[in-house]
Amino acid sequence: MPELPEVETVRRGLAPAMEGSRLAKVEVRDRRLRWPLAKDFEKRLTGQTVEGLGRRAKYLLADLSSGDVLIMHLGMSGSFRVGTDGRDGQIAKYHHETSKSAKHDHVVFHMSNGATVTFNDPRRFGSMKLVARAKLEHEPLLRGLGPEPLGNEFDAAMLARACAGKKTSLKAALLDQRVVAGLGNIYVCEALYRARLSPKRMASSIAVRNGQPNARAVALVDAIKAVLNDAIKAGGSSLRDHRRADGSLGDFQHDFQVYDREGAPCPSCKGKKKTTIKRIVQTGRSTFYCPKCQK
DNA sequence: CCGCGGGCCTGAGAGC
DNA sequence: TGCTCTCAGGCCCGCG
Repeated sequence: MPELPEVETVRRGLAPAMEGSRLAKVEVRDRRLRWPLAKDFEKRLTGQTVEGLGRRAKYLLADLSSGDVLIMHLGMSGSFRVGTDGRDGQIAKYHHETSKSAKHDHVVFHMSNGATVTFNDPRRFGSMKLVARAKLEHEPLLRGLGPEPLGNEFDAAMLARACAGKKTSLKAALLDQRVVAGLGNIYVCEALYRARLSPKRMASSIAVRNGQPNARAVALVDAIKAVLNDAIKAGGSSLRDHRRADGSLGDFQHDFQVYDREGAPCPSCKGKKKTTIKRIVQTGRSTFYCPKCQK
């Protein structure tokens, strides 16, 4: 599921259930996530208050009263669900879905406010890791990440600088979390379409010239911010796995202009000869784009 | 250091 | 209906 808008949607859904509440009980049903959960995982979490639930790129970061930070990643198929201990609560509403997926419920947080927060991940590419807050800046998972695309510091000059000298396509550069952190295949395709830039263009072609970012870099940054904000407003994109914390679907997949639309007419090509969306493979990933609009 | 391809997993959907 | 094959939103690692 999860790129930045989906993770942010999950964060907003989980925050009311977790922030300010204690982890009364931590239940691990399967330790085999991306990396096996540490042996002291439950012990280190139990009794701690979640002081805040944040996000960095595609990672959720729960700040704990112990001074630890719980780092969580949804991988490809991870989701969280908020329910209520002892009663059906919101789960009953989505009973047919929850009963089907229950076998991949790997971790359950029982909060002191009565909420349960359940991590489900069929493919187990997701991960959880506890690190001391004081050591967070040295954490390998986070250390190499580029700027937050929705932050003020992420602008055309910064993107242009990061792309300068890159010996790869613009598509691959935007998927590189060191260049900008949080984009995945969907939003890279959609942002390039909005910016009318070809995914095949060399990344370095949006670089700084004479100390100024070129117009392409400006358009691309605008497009990235806009598509991410639109997607967050829609609760993310649900193709297969993404669910909001209350079990409901995101809506942004209905607003895709190019992603997963191979053969469909390009939404901006006007006139009798509508170009169709093309699918190509770049560095092993599908790219969807309009060869006429995107140069 | 960089860029690329393989691998990790399960499930959904297509084709036969 | 069921089998087999391909593909999927991510990221780490080893290779050249």
